[in-house]
Amino acid sequence: MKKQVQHTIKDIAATLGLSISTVSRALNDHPHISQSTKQRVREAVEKLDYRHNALAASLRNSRSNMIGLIAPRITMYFQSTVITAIQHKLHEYGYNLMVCQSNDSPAIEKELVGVMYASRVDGLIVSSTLYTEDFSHFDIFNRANIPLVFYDRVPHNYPAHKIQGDDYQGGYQTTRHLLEQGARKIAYITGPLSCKLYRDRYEGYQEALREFDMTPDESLMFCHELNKKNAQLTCKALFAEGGLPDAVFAGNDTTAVAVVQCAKAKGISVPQQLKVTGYSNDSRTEIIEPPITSVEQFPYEVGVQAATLMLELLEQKTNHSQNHISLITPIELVIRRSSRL
Amino acid sequence: MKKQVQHTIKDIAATLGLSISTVSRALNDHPHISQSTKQRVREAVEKLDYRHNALAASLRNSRSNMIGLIAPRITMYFQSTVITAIQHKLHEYGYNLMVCQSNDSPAIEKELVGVMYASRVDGLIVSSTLYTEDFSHFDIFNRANIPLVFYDRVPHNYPAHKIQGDDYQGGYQTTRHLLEQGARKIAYITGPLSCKLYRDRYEGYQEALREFDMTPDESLMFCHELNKKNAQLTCKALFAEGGLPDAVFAGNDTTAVAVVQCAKAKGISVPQQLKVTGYSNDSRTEIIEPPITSVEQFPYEVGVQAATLMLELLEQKTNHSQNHISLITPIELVIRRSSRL
DNA sequence: ATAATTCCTGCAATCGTTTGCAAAGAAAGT
DNA sequence: ACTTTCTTTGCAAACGATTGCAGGAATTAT
Repeated sequence: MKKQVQHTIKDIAATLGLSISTVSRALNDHPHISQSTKQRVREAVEKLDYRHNALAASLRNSRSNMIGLIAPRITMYFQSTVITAIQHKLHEYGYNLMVCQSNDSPAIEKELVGVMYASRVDGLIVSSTLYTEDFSHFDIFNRANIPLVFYDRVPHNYPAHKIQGDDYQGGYQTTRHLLEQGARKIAYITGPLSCKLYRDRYEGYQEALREFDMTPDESLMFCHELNKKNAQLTCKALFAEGGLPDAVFAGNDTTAVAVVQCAKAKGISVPQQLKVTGYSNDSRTEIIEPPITSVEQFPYEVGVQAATLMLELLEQKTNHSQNHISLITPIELVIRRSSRL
Repeated sequence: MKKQVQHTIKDIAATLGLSISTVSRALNDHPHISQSTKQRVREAVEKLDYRHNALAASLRNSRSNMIGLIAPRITMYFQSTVITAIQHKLHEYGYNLMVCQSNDSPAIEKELVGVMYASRVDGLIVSSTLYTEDFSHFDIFNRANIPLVFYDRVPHNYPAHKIQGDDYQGGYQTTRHLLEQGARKIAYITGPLSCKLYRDRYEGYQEALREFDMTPDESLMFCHELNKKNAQLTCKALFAEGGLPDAVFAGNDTTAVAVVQCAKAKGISVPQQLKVTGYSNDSRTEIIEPPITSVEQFPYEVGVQAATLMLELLEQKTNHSQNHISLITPIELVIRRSSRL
């Protein structure tokens, strides 16, 4: 078992009788190095199978070409699509992306922020947990003047760059649509209101009701993490009581799907007796029977925007903490049979 | 705008009148350092808001605590679940995971391997592209004796540790089930056979046919990347011809869903006239009408296995390239109405 | 009081790059 | 022949941590 040496520029310098500075410059295509030397270096690199050590370079340059990303979970369609877009865009510009999941735990999120900082990422892109209300663990990035961009799950009162879908419009248009279809008893299933996007949506919902001279019915409001299990519990409560609602505004598609299935199981016809809408327009909405009305958020575009903003911030070496950019990306209500008579 | 200094252990040493070595040891809880000194260091860290520089430490230690992962795309349910499992497991043991996507492009994959190596990851976990046949770009990891683990899309003839679902059984059991349900003209839609797992599945399929004294019908075999668009094209071809098949073995759920929808659009009844099976058991299979029979691969368990193996390899500092571990994880055929009369 | 231990702490080298500055040699201008 | 300019290279100091070795102080043994 031969001890495998990791060759360094020092070895290249030695074999060629050059100094390491010359080799370094040759590798970086520095103009002061002659073509012939560059060629010799290239050959030696090939021969010795030399590999650049990014750690050493990053340390010296205080620049890692690495962008960190913290998402609650990558298994969600919206999230993985945004991340893919970000990765593609950043890759174009020579940056690498380091993806981590907070698992919707503020404690893990906090830890990951530390890890990212320790790795000296050049920028950080975040979609926070559902429960993050104190954003002070992000302070280090602001203090060190390292670009920090939030998307989707953005903070409310924290100074940072933000990209979010138009959740107010999402809530408004969806509700308005349900009202126009004749619904008057709308059950509202939302994620935790500690999360700004759910608050925004709720405001849109309220505004639409107001236009119909209505107010939210507290007894029809359900607030919990939007997974299948919770959705089923809510359905149970919802369909057990005497007065059935005539519509359900579900905070995501997983919930909407569960509602539709539960309704079918109970013999409640959708959309005749119950109208249902989801959110995110994931691939399940169009294959279920009936297909579910949902809000398209254009995740790929959100990702491109986030990456573009990050790249701009990386470019301008000035102090970014001055005027924070806050972008609202458009959404589109995709109306399907689950809500249309 | 105050110039923000990044504090180092040097600064801590200076404020406390200690040497940097003492500070370093205190931070690492070295036994030779007195409790009182450790306490003072801890306070200074707090006060100066010192942050560990993982780059510098990694360079010195030649150990980054970072594991690289290259997946074809994280938007696939199976992939994102495996990755999540891996991340959770590694995190338990103090490792971080750096996730990148090859986008099913061998060229990008090759580039990413270089990037991972340059970042001096302590290990690399890979699910290769559909088209990777030459795996020599992974040689550097083997030569440098850095743990390399493949999952799902594993190489055929390349020496490495591998974890894969039991695709042979998946192919066999699914086919056998279709035959037992009376199907005799089975269309077989598979991903590129350059990918080992599709070959394994195909062998299982052949074996099942053999047991029924049948041989594959070349005219019913379709081989292409398994996305929605391709599936629709194949359906067109499949349903246009005179003699309809009585079953479709689809290589993934996206394809199976497309087949079912296409059949419905053509007025072909599933499962009466056409039986359909998918692969991966993603959430769409159980909500479509009729629900689709599919193969559960237990992605979370696959991820745990991959991470566990990686951790073991990291532990033993010996030469791992000797006996390569090759694990086959169990699958389970989940039978639903799409294939059962 | 001297020697042997134990407990802490510091010196200085090291990891693999990058880069400001200096300088050597060649070419060109006067 | 002498200065000036240009091209190409090397020296050495960083970047921020870790660690083997040495040594000073305090404690205990002889």
